[in-house]
Amino acid sequence: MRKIKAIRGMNDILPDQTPVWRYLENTVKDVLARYGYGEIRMPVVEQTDLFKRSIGEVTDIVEKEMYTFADRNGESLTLRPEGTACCVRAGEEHGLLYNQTQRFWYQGPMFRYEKPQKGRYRQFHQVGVEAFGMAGPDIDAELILLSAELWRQLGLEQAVTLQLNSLGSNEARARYRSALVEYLNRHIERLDEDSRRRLATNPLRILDSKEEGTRDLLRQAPVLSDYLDQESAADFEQLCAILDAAGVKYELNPYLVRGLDYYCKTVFEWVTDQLGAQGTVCAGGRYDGLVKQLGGKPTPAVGFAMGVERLILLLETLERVPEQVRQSFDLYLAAEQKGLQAELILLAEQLRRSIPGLRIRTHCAGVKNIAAKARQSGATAIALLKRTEPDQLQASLWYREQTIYDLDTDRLTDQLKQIFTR
RNA sequence: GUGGGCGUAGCUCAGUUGGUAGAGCCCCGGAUUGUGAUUCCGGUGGUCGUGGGUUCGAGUCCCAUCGUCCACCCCA
Repeated sequence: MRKIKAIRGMNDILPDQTPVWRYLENTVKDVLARYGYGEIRMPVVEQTDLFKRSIGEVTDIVEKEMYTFADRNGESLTLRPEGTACCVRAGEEHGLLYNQTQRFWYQGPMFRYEKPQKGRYRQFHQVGVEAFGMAGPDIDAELILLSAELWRQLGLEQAVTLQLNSLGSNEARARYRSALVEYLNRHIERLDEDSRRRLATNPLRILDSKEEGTRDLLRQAPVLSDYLDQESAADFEQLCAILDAAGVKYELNPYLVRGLDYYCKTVFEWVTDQLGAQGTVCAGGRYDGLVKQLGGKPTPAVGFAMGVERLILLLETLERVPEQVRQSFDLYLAAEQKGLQAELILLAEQLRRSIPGLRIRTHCAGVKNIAAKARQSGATAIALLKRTEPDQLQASLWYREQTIYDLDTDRLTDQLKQIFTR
């Protein structure tokens, strides 16, 4: 019989990986708490229209990457390909966005039917941070400062750089868009095949093309910043001033655009050169029009999303995961004779009850290399249990450089209390 | 969706011009050792991704298919 395997692009995260995930998640939670953001949890499935109306009908995500299916009532549902639309829907539905400011964050799996490669999977995880009801560049700055603080906490500040741009208001962007299309149409013979296609679907995307000839052509193209409306330009300047004052470095990248339709004004991206083709580790921007577009009152909003898998890849390749993160228990309690299974379990249980929080793994097997196994486990201390007389148990204890032989179980408990209680 | 690399034991891989499947690690069992160490012996485990074809004979050659990785595309 053919074995059932995981769906392509959807990965199991095994016990040797989960500690790193937890480390990242906890660090994120701590930073977000310090900035006063509240966690929100949304369903993984939404009505298909939510994404069609927010992300944009002609984007790749909506056109060919969504997991869309009919439920038993024939309603079209979709596994969320991103979180912002869901977050807006939830906030709006519960009246949280009406005439007030909100700071939310969420975390969880997203789904896109893409061809998997390094840093890109069909089920992947994002942490999203969104701020509603604030129009000024100060909140844009807060989000960027928050993300910079996170890189500091993770030891990644040297590995990522901030790219910054402003798309301008929707009107300004539309004006620039037609100017760009007009220019590129005049030189269409110099465009590569992909960019010609994008000219019709998503012309701004041509700006970050990797093709040499196209990049060359772009050097003479109209520049986005020349088309900025006055407010966007002023806000952008103010944003840069705040970042300067806070000591956060950035690169102005006039070619930086976003793949989703709802972005306007400030956009930013944290990128790394350590991960191959998928170098964007965190990206976001302002989306002032989205709340209204989804049926709410006009509400300014900014947000960003981080790719959890990419951050973990980055932590691993740069070896920035603290040593103690992988240590999953404090005491390795082993028996060097068979037939001590019950005693071992009971002793471990007794120790757990008398030393709160102590993490114990038990192992009962033949003698062979039990010490090596224990060492490999990274446990702080190792205790080996043996039966000396029919009803007499004795343990040897290793802790750091010292060895204590022939402890009865009471004295073993006392020793462990000394070691592990602070 | 388009390219290219790779599929042999749980893992990392070797396997000569086609001639009956190997190593290391892991795991299990044992010997030695007041022992978080070292050394030694033995054992479990593979329809060589799958299906065809060529051949007396295919892990090896050909075709198809699936999977995987990387890049394009897309994006976090």
